[in-house]
Amino acid sequence: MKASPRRPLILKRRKRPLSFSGPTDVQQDPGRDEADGGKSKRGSSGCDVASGCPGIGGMGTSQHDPQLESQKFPEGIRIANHPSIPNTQVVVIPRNADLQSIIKVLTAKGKESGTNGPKKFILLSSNGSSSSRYGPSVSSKDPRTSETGIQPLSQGGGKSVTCQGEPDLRIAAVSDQVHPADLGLRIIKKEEELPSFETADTLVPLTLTNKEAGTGATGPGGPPLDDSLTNIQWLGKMSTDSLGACSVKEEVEKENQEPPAESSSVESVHERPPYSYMAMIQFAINSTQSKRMTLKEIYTWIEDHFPYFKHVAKPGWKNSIRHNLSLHDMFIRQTSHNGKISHWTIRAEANRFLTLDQVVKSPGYSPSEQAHWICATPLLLCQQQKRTGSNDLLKNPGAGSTEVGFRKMKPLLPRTDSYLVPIPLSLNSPLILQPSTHITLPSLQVPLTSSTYTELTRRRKRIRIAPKVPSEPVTSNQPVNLMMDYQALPLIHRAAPLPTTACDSSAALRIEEALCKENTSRRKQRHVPQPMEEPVLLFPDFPDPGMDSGMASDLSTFHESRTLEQGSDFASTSADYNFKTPIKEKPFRDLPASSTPSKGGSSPSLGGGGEGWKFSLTPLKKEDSLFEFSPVRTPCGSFLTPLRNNPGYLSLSSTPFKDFAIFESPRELLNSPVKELDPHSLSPPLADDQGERCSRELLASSGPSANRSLTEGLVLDTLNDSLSKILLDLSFTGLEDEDYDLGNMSWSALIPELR
DNA sequence: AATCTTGTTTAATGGA
DNA sequence: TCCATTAAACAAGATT
Ligand SMILES: [Mg+2]
Repeated sequence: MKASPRRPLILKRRKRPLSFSGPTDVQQDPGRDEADGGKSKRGSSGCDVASGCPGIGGMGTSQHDPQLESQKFPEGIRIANHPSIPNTQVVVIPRNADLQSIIKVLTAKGKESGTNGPKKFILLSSNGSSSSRYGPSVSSKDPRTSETGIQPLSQGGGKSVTCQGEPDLRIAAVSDQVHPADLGLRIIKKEEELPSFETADTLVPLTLTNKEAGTGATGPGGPPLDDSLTNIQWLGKMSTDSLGACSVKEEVEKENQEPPAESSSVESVHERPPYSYMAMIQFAINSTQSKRMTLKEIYTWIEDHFPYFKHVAKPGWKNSIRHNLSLHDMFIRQTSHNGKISHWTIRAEANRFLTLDQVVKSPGYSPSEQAHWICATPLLLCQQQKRTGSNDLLKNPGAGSTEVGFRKMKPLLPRTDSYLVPIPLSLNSPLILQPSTHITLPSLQVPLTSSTYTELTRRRKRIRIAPKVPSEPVTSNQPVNLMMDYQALPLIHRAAPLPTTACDSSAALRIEEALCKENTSRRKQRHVPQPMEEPVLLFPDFPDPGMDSGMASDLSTFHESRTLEQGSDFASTSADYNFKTPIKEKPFRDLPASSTPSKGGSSPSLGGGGEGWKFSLTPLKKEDSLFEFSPVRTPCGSFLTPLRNNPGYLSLSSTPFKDFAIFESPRELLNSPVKELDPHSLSPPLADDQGERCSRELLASSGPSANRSLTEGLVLDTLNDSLSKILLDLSFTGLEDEDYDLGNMSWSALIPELR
């Protein structure tokens, strides 16, 4: 199954038949890996993880002992009933425990328990340090290392805690849907790897190793699963690499703006930058403080930073820019009150704050160079590799290298694949984790073959993940909310710019929105939510709601909010561009001037000359992914970002859905102190060895004071025999950080049930 | 009024 | 089939 590079990789878990009973490791059948195996080459060495991880093996003990089930797990394992989800238990596992064994036991437990017994287990790693690395961190300044060693509960300062607040546990199901980019290499693998546990006994041997680099060959021996979720390690890895990233960006951005060209751009004038229009537009917009730009400014920014467009490209590129602006709903046009000026902005939920700096380190686009910059962003790189299947970074795919310049480039853009959407579990939430899990397999019993799986995925339809919750979705006391990551739920966020908004009008958001008028002037802009490129959660079962429309209608409600006028003003500035207007016809051999290519008379000259601009340069490699960021991050970004005046940003980031009733958490997020929390600063630089990194990562969203954090966990659903990764957003309302030492706090302290 | 500029759409193309 | 790119038709406000 190769996914098209452009599409977001969705990590899905596939069920695999258990092949072996042997505990041992690794290898799964070769065949299965086809799914993805191809892409990953096996790292021979194994992974960091494996090695890195210390202890996993340790446990052993409990293995299938039925007894374990109850709280019998050895060392430090604690089990508690989930506060609000029926038949679900929260299992806190020591970092070094043998996850496999635990899973095995739990699986057995789940199966044996009757209908009422626990069927689903949320596995959390007990403390560990977590480190996060910022993903693409980027700039030289980079911090990739930064990590927060945040404890699960946020770093409070260390004090003793008493926990009084009630914990609000939210689970974000990142699971499948995680974008590779987000997670970084490792995660990618996870994708498919989830084994299904058919029977307790037969657990699939997990591999502990994950190879990061290895993508590749899936040798027979190679364990495709390396990273299977079962490996607790992943918890760490997943971490925030992604999350942190956001924050980083900000800084960068600023830099960007002013100093136009020089840095990156320069390089090759003749080579077309490897970025897609969408990416360049984002770079441009994000380079400004205000995060908005007029069309003209965008043009000039691009020309300044990528001389290619100024000197080489044919004028049609401008048409393409416009096309992209209109087409992608991530770009929103705001019209000034007077209606005369239109500024393009990036939808808050979708904005990853990408900037050119982040990507480009070294000058020059030459392939080799690319390698460079790729290097700069390790995570991305990795991702890419994976996608490609192997190390082809450098090599150009056989395909046309020639014309390359243009066509070959892969989109670097970030896709917003996933967003965290809070879903209140508490109430009668129906399928909680389902989305993440690939649920709905027709027959639970039957293991899907890979092919089958594929099929399913293919057909998935988009549906609304969570039931719409009426307005009062979350009760205050409701501790748990689920945040799902849906990559693809187009529907959901379709309409609304800021989902959050929709939900409950948080004042802040509203305001922001109010300020801007979406489009007033020039022409029709479809208010209707369009397909978004962003998130989507695919679900197998639902009928496709007629696409957008359905959704749209739902959402429509909120619409208005957006249309407010913004007081804009600004300098759009320089009016003096000289830029070329499309001269309709310029017989000259010069480049056609009109930005709108027109067939007829306009640019006749092109004829022979057409080629003029078509040089083929060196083929670009596929770079694709350089930009992808994790979904998770997004939120972060928002928080971190100094939102100047964007209240909207938070938007929770990411939640695309407008109509989700659930917005509680987002909102909270919003409310949460946006601090300038700089991950770097906050987090103590850990050594960050990846192997170690553990799961908990948190969004730094809350500054020091925050009493919330994101932690990764696993959800073991014995009904489906599925294992999903999830992100837990833990918030302890009522706790003031200052008062507690969250870091030291144990889960049990916060969650009584865990004990 | 002719031209530009900015926007929106639709379609074709080609890579993956 | 999906998606980015390109081309192009059109529309409407802005300029000349
Ligand atoms: Mg748009």
